[in-house]
Amino acid sequence: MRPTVTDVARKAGVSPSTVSRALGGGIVSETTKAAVLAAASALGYTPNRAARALIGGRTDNIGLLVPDIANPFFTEIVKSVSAHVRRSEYQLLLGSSDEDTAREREMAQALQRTCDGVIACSPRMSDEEVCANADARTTVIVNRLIDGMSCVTADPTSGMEQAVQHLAALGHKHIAYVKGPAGSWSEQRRVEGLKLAQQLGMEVELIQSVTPTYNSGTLAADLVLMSKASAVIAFNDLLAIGILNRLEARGVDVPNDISLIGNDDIDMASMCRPQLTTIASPKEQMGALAAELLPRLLQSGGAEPEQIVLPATLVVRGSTAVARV
Amino acid sequence: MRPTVTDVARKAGVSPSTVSRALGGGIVSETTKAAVLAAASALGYTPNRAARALIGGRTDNIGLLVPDIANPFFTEIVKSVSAHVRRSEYQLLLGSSDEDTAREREMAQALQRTCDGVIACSPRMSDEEVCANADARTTVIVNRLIDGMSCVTADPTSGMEQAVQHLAALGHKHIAYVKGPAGSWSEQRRVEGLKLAQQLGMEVELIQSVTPTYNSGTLAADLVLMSKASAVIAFNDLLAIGILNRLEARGVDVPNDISLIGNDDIDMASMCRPQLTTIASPKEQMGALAAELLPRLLQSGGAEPEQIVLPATLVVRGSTAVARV
DNA sequence: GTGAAAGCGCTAACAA
DNA sequence: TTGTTAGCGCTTTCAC
Repeated sequence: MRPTVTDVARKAGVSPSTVSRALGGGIVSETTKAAVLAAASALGYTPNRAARALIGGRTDNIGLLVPDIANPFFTEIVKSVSAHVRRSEYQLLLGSSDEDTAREREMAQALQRTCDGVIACSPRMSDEEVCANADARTTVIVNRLIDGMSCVTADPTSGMEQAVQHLAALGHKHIAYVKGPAGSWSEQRRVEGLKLAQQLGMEVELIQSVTPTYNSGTLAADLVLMSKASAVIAFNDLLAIGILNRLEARGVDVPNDISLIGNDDIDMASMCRPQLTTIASPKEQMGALAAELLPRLLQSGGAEPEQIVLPATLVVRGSTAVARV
Repeated sequence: MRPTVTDVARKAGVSPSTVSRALGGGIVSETTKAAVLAAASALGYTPNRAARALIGGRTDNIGLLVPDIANPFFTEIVKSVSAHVRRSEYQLLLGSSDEDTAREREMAQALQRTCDGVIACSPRMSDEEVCANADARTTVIVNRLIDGMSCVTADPTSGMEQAVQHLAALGHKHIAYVKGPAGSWSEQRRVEGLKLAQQLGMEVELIQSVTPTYNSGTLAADLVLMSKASAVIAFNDLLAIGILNRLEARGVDVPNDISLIGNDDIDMASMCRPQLTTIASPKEQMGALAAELLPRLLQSGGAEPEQIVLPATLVVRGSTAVARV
């Protein structure tokens, strides 16, 4: 049986409440505090989280909700959050909704119930749904901006504009964009960034994708070829790599025949050949900031939502080249 | 304030314990049960997990411990476990030890404390340490076999033997093996499988790697070249892809100059060119089985540890070819 | 500065 | 079949 406060109290010759105070930063004399600490560590005492949780607030859990844990973009955020959480008293509850909005809603509520706070990553729900299903005082949104909520995100529009400008500078006149999930905020902001292409007099073609995955990319590649675009931007790197491989399989050379730009800069983007030109999101930093912001938010009782927008930066590698004349 | 059993009881006109029984599968009359259920759903009642946990056993949490969440091999297992857990009453606590044995030990203990059971994936600790830090009655080990504990794993030795045989059939006489983490059970079992190569009269070279990652692979590639081996097997696909890219960068053609075999069959293995010949582990299935086995183990009070060994299968793709004469 | 007592929400004895 | 009672481990009044 695990030792309890009572055990520690007996061993230290004090009452349970004194133990609680000694361990929890209450007002205790130095001598008794030392005695309690000694007794606690002698017994190998660790507080029972359930009992703590029952009393009032804290469960000391934080929830992390992502659309797809197997998507490297989210995996890297999970890794970063997890590394930061580990250094605190919190434990991490993971929820992966598999890109299913209904499931996302359920999981958001479930996590909310069991956790002090939750970090919701790229929620696919609409703004209204997010607001309805997430308490602004206890949740931090990552990779999306919603009024009145704490958010950490990169700026997708600016990233896209950098990509468009890069392609324009290379002489491309006709580009295609392979779209991401409809409910995705980044998706909407990226499409926004495409307006620059129109302003620059480029022709822009929108191509649907089923899911933001490698397989979807291989499908999209054929649509890209049909479009006669000389350059493609994809919603994310996974799609881009799918496109890349299918294009090469059809004998189309990247970047000489078609230029290709991804989004996110996942590890894989620099592991493929040609290496992928991509719009890098500071995933590590987003995870870290979210993990720091959440406790601050909880501390303040959710009083002041903060919004942090980080820059996205185009990383030019081997998949983009001058357009053919 | 969230509704409690008392609220539901009042609304249904019964006592709290009746509510508890009605909701928890106790003996209740049909009529009162219906009344309680109606009251509960009218109030939007959900049980307080902390209170339940406090009473006795269940926290309804299960813990999942992996060495590195960003390693696609583990990510896919996490995804599979997560999908299965979602359908149960359990919630998933994630711990990633970043390949650090001390951290792994701590996290194993922490998860044990907060969870009904834990799934420990490829623990890097020694057998003795695992036994010391994990309760056999509440933990399932994945990707490793330990006496007296519940385990789900693929057979690394047989996989390696298939790879060796494949290379032998292609006429390779001198092969290199790029090693994985020293504490890894799979690593030890894979080295075991290499004995077959010696029996077949092949020369075998062992090459150290720092971590089982892409970067380590690029380092290892140069050592491979130094070794004069005509074929390489790597501890995992990540290493293999690192090796692949570095070899190509040095003007060495895979598979014509050097054949290359990975391990795990992560998604990336079929996204690179040439596609990677690799020893596939049934990751999805391992996660699923572990997620099914754990509740069964807990149910039985940890009475009967089960051990499940799944076959690993060599998937021949484009990175292996006939040895040059 | 410290102890005694109450109670968080729930379930498991024990009565009825 | 149902209600009453007690208690899980902890913190937090309230006395002292």
